[in-house]
Amino acid sequence: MFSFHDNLILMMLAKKEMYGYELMKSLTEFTSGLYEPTKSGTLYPALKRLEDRGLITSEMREHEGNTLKYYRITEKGKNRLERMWTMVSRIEEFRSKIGV
Amino acid sequence: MFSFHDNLILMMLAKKEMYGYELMKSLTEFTSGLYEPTKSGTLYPALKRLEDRGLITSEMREHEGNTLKYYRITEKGKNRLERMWTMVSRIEEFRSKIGV
DNA sequence: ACCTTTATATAGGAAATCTACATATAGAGA
DNA sequence: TCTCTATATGTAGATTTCCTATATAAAGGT
Repeated sequence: MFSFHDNLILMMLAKKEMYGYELMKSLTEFTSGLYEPTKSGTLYPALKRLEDRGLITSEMREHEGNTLKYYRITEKGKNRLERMWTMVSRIEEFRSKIGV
Repeated sequence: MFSFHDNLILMMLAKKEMYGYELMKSLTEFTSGLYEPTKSGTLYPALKRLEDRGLITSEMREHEGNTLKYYRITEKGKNRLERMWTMVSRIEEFRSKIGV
């Protein structure tokens, strides 16, 4: 219904384009203290899926001598992300209503 | 890493105890316009999982002549939900930082 | 030389989800 | 009465996603 992990990836890439490993570190930092670190075996297949569906694009680029695979969010990906923002707002609203 | 659907179930039950069908309607209403309605084939196995893990409890009870299965969130379930609140806060904060 | 970190990725098993079906009761309307 | 819809709770099987472990290679530290 709602792949949270995928949405976090889109969220990170909405801030700036990143290469896989950089993204993995960012996700791990973001969820620290709450969830397990993001593993490569989860991330790379997810990136492939998101690219296949047109939510992100990738491009090989040189950076300080290394050839890295940079990922960027697409317009379609931004639209998808909009749904998460709305969802998150609804959750916050619900929470304040029930007062927990 | 993070079953969003499960967390929504816990959230709903944090407001008040409900029986399965009632919960299904509540979830569908909550996600309306954003995600597909919650189906029974998704919900009931999820409830079973959550109960097996001690995040919710269930009890058969009479209500206007019908025997319904009421679900209630446990303390363990509330703790799990706390993690989602924190996560949601982090997301909101992240969003306002990047200004989208 | 050896170890750790960086960097990307696959294989296989486990878990969750989705689609479809099964069953039963209650109520509304023709 | 018969039929249809809504209520109510589930299971079976296929698909999708996730987790664990492993593979590869380059770079940097000690």
